[in-house]
This record gives sequence, C-alpha cells and structure tokens, in this order.
Amino acid sequence: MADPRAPKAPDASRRSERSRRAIFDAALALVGEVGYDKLTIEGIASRAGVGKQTIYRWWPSKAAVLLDAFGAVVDEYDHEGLPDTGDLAADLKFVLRATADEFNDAAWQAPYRALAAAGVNDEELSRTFVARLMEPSTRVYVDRLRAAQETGEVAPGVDLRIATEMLLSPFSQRWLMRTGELTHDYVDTLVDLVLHGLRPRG
Amino acid sequence: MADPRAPKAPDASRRSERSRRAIFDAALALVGEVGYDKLTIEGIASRAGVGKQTIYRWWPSKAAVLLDAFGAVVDEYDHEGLPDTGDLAADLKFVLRATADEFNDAAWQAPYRALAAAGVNDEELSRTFVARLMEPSTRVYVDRLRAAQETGEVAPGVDLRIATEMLLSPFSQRWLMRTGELTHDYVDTLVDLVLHGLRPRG
Amino acid sequence: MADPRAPKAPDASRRSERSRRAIFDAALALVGEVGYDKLTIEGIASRAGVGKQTIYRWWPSKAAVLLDAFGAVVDEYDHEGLPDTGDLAADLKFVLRATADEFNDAAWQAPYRALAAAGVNDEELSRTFVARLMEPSTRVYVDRLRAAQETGEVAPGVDLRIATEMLLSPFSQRWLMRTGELTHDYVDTLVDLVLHGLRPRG
Amino acid sequence: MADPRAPKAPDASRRSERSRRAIFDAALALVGEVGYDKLTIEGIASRAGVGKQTIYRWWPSKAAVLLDAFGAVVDEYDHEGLPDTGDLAADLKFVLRATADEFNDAAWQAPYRALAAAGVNDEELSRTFVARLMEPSTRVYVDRLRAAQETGEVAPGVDLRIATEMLLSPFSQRWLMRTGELTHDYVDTLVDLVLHGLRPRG
DNA sequence: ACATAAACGAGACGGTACGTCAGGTCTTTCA
DNA sequence: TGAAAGACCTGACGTACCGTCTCGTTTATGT
Repeated sequence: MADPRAPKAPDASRRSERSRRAIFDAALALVGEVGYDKLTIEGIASRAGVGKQTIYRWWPSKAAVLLDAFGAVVDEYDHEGLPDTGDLAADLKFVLRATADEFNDAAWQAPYRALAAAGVNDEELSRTFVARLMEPSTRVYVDRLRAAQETGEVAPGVDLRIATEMLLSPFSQRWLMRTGELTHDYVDTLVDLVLHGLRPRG
Repeated sequence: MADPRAPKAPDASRRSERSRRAIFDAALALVGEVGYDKLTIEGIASRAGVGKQTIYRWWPSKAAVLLDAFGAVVDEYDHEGLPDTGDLAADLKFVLRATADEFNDAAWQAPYRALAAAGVNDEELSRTFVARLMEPSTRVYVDRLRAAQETGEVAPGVDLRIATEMLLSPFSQRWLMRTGELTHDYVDTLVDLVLHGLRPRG
Repeated sequence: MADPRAPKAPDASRRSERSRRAIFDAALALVGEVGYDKLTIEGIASRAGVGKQTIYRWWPSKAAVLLDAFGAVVDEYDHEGLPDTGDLAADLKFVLRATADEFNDAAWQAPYRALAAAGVNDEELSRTFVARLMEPSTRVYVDRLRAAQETGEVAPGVDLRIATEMLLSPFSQRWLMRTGELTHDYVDTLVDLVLHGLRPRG
Repeated sequence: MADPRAPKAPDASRRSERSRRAIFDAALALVGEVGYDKLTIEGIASRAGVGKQTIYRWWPSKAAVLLDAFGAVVDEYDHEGLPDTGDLAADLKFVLRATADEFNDAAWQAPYRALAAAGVNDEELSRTFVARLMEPSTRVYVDRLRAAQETGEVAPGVDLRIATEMLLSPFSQRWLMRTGELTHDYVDTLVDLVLHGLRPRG
C-alpha cells in the first residue's frame, strides 16, 4: 500500500546501471580534483554525461552520491577478520600499519575526508557514514580483542568498545586534523601503550 | 619590507572595533540558528548591519570569520592548568567531566563542529584551528601528565603526546562522529583504562 | 557551420514566451519610473518575476533589453508609407505634427531617450538602434520625397537622404537636447523652410 | 546671507588649484581611455592623486566634472564670429568644414559624446551643456545669417534660429548617431540645400 | 513485435549567494 | 582647516549552482 502523498517512486528495476557507474566514477574523480566544497551536482552530471535529474532522482544530496560511490569501492575489498597468530600486539600492528598506508594514499583521502567532514555537520549522514564505512572496520578489532580476552591476554571486564576507541580514535584524529604523521613507529607505540592498559593487572 | 605583489593591505589601525564585534556576534548566532552550510557571508553582513566588503576586507572565508569569532569567545576563558591534587585519575576525571558537559552544550556544538568539519577539508584552516583552539586545551593535559611522570605515577619513557591522544581522541571522536554519548561514566572508564596503560610496569 | 569558439548557444526553441513578455513589460515600466541610469537588471528581473540569469541568457546588456522591449512596442504599429494627397507640404505637416505629439508623450520619452543616449556611447548599439527604430521611420519620408520629385514638386538631383535629414534632424535634436518645444507651429515653419529649399529653381 | 540648511559651504577661496587641474586632466584622459560608462569618480581621484572627497566637495556628479573639464578646454579657444567675406555659402562651408574636422578628431569625440549622452537623460545637465558648449557656437551662425539677411542674401522674415538648426542639426545628428560621415562634400551639399531654402523667393 | 510508460540527456527556469566594484559618507592624519 | 587617504554601508554587477520543470529520445518490458 503505497503512500499516495509520496511525490514519486522511481522504478529501481528500470534504473540505468551505466549511468550509476558513470556518476560514481565522475564523483570520485572530481572530489579528488577539486575537493568537496567545489564538487557540484552539475559538475558530476556533466562529467558523467548524465542529466541532472538522473542524479536528483536517486540521491538526495551530493554527500549521498559520494557516500554510495565510495561505499561501492570499499565493498570490493574483502572484510575478513584480523589475523590471529596468538600474538595480539603483532596482529594489531600488522593491520594498523597497512591501514596507515591506506590513509596516506591520496586516492582515499579526498572522498573519506569529505564524507567525514560532511557527517560532522549532518547527523543523518554521519549515522550512515559510521554504519556503512566505519563500523565494519571497527568490528573486526572488537572481535580480535574479544578473542584475546578469552585467552587471557586482555583483562576480563574491559569494555572492548572503549578499548577499540583508544586504539583507533587517536589514529583517525591524527589523520583528520593533521596533528601528526601516521608512521609505522607511531602505530607501534600506540599499540604497545594501549595493550599495556588492557593487560590483566597484578 | 612589504611584498609589492600584495593586492592591498587594509590599514588595521583604522579598523572599526564595533563592526568586528557585530560580525562575531552575528556569525555565532547564525551558525547556531541555521547551521554551517546555510551560514552565508551575506547573512552575517546583514545581521551585523555591516557591508559585505567589510567582511571580505578582513577575512578570506566564512570559516575564517567563524574561527576568529569562536576564538574570541574561547579566549575569554582562563586557561589555567589542570588541578593537581596528587590524585591523577581524580584530576583527569574532574576536568574531562566538565569538558563533556561543555561539549553537550548546544551553544558550543555548532561553531566547534563547523570548524572541525571545515578543517578536515582545508589544510590551512585545520592548522589554525588546531593551533588556536585545540592545542591550548591539549597542552594542559600533557603538562599534568608530565607532573605525574615526575612523581612516578606515570611510567618514565611514555610518550606523553601519544598518551594524551589516547585520552582525548576517543572523547572527541565520539562527539564528532556521534558514535556514543559523552557521559560521566564514559569519561571515568576511559580515564581508568588509559591510566592503567601508563602505570609503571611491575 | 557553428562557431566552435562560441561559449554557449541557448536553445531558442525552448524559450519561455511568458518570461520574455514579462521582461519587456518590466523594463518599459521601470525605465519610465526611475529613468535609465537607475534601471538595473536586478530590478527588471525582480519586477518581472524572473531569474537574473534568464535575462543574461538572452541579452548582453540592459540597453539591449530595452531596445528589444521598445522595438516590440514599435513593431505593433503599422508602418504604412506617408499619405500622398498630392500636396507635399500638407502631407509632411500632417505626419510630423502627429510625430511631435508622440514625442511629447511621456511613455515614449523615457525608453527612446535612454536608447538614443546609450547609442551615443556605444557604436554597436547605435547601429542597431538606428536600423531598428530610426531607419524605418526615415525611409517613408525619403519615399514620399521621391514621389514628389517625380511629380516635379521637388527639384531633380536633390539628395533625398540629406533633404530628409534637414527635415527630421532639427526636429529630433530639439527634442533630445531640449533646445525648444515641438509645437505644431514649429513643425509647419520647418516644413515650409525645408520645402522652399527643395523646390525647383528658376 | 547663507542658507543655514545648506549642509556645508566649502570655502572656494581656499580651493586647491593644483587639485582642480589634476582632476580635469585625469577626467579627460580617462574618458578617452575607457569611455564614459567606465569612467569612475574613484578612477579620476586615483589618477589625479586626490581624495574622493575633494571631488565630491566641488562637483555633484561625474558628468559635472567632465563638463567643467571639457568646458575649460573649450574656453581656451577664441570664439570670434564667423568670417564675413560677403559670400555666405563660402563662409559657412569654410567654418563647417573645419568643424567637421574637429568632430572627426578622437580627442574631442569622447568627452563631447559623453556629455551629449548624459544630457539626453538629465534635463539639468542638458541645459548646462547646451548653454555652456552648444549655444556659443550656434550663436555665431545666427549672427552671420542675420548679417546676410540685412544684405538681402537671406529672405526677410525667415526664423534664423530654425534656419541655423537646419544647418547644424543634420550635422550633429549624423555624428551622434553615426548615420553618416562628416565629409567636406557632405558639408557643401548641406549648405547649398539649406541656403537655397533661405533665399528670397520669386 | 510492438505499444507504452518510465528513465534518460538536455537544459531553461526562478532563485540564492558568490566575490567584486563603485557610489557617496564619514573619520583620521597630515601639512 | 583643506586635503590625502581610506574604512565604512550600500547596492548592483555578472557568474555559478541550486533543485524543479519540461522537452524529445531511448530502452525494456509485458501483453
């Protein structure tokens, strides 16, 4: 029973896949070239060889377009859990070093920064951004820490969500606010310091 | 030795203090009312009873106006160091609880969020933002931790800058990305977890 | 064969007739109310209930708008030739008296003056102004004088273009520069004096 | 007895002659370089090395400045009457040919055109323009024609003001509206045609 | 296979804000 | 105290995009 007040419900089954792809490509290319503030719907449409209405039909804002576009890229990566060699510190350092390298890659910077920034001012967008892009990566750390908690490497009773934040937030914050470099040394120091705090006491 | 290529250097000594104040008030009021994206230079000028050119003469962007405006407010606070009762955990919890309350205050939210977001996409702005608004607050934590290190509460050799990040970044990140509430309980748990990691090993 | 350097060619077939009309009406009304110098594109757009871009899309300047607007009004008049009763003097006086009355009408004054003035400083505009508004009225005089030349009322060999100027220029000049009134008496005297000069000699 | 409502009465005796000259020079130079529409008070002030207020103190508009500036130049010419060799046609042709050459000189064009155009839309300005610049040149023609009327070359009873208009208006109009060239041939034809009309009848 | 309805490309439209320019007023500083 | 310098408020400029709204033109079933 459709809401008769609804303005229009475009028929998703007839949607042009070609246009969708072209819009994603254009959006990602443009945000890298001109930055988020100068990214425009008209620019995306023109670069994609698409009518403006085709964008407005399927997305409510340029942030939503970019989120979908970036999400499509991210989804192509496998999201296996973290490795579990039995050495928690080594496992965390290994993955975080790889993540640091990723964040230092220019192709990721522009869209990720843009979306993070847009989310800061737009509550709904930030919820989607967190759920779609941040939560999946966060969860694997929580899972690995839980495994470590079960083997006694991490003290029982520690709030793993907060523990993960202690690990990932300094990392993200440094990058977002440019308060420091994301080097492998930094990652190692951070992991050691955090794990020390999580270790069973006494 | 002035740069002869400089387009024009307005004479700061003739600047109207009345206009400057009115612009700050208008900017802060408007960013709270309509949000950063709908904040416009024209809107600020009109609300402040000021010509647009008076804004363009002294600031390069709306972000710069807002940064100055918010900075002026922040500067009115005393920036004493953290209390030092000898109990590091208690001191940190006391101050962080107060900060949490501050961040939950709507009047602070709008401009701070706006500037953080703008900084994410604008390197130069982010440097100013960090130096002007974040660094002063961060430094007092570093100082308090150094004092604690000297009394042996904190292990020698710990990188205090990173330690401070472990404390403040999860806090900021939660707030910026809305991944959780800033409650007193959260603050207490975070402080305990972090301090445990900093404690001398034994 | 389109000029590829041309910036953009708006599609005239999609043009809104309603907007075009509204712009003409607004331009003519405003030039009468506030005068040419205080006539603004923004004012026209606002009065016409039209976006500024809709004006800039189709006209290069406010003078061009006004020229089209006034031209559209003028085109509604029939441009029959002058009457030919066989009495040249009477025919000229009859038409020139009517023209004098027209020029003394406030509704004609504002746009005509404005365009004449704009043309003085803008060569291209003046060419259009002359071709579109002045030439058609001038031609009918030349034609009538030619007929008179064939009947012998006007001396053969007289340059009819210059003869027409002798008749019309004093008239226009008086009005433009406000050096005198355009009365029926003035018209009669002028016609008599000019025709005397054109009469066959001997 | 000064009008106490008058906002301010600058003391003309203290006026800086140096500034006045510089303003005239700047105005005439600029109107030639950029045209009347792009001539600005700020531009004149800056070029003249003068404060804007110094212009506003002494003139009400840029047209007034230009009128004074051009008038000062014109006043340096002697305004003797027309020559009177006894041959009216020859005398008129001689002077009108010289005038045609003058009007074809670029240095005269810009300010004269500008003032004529400004006068079309501004009644008060046009009165001053006519009285200051046009009337003196016109009067010498009227005087010469009166002399001719007394010798019988021109029919008694002819309105000399209108006769002069028949001679000068076609000339000015051609130039203002660019409807034709001001050649010596043109001048000769015009003079002959007009004089024929003025000749005693019978 | 073909009718038909939707999505599509294109882009004109009424708007808002941009950043710039100049107008005319006012104040400060200097000679 | 007149003049230079220039900051100020005002308001129009011409441009860029916004989001909405037609226009024909594909395209993709569904009978």
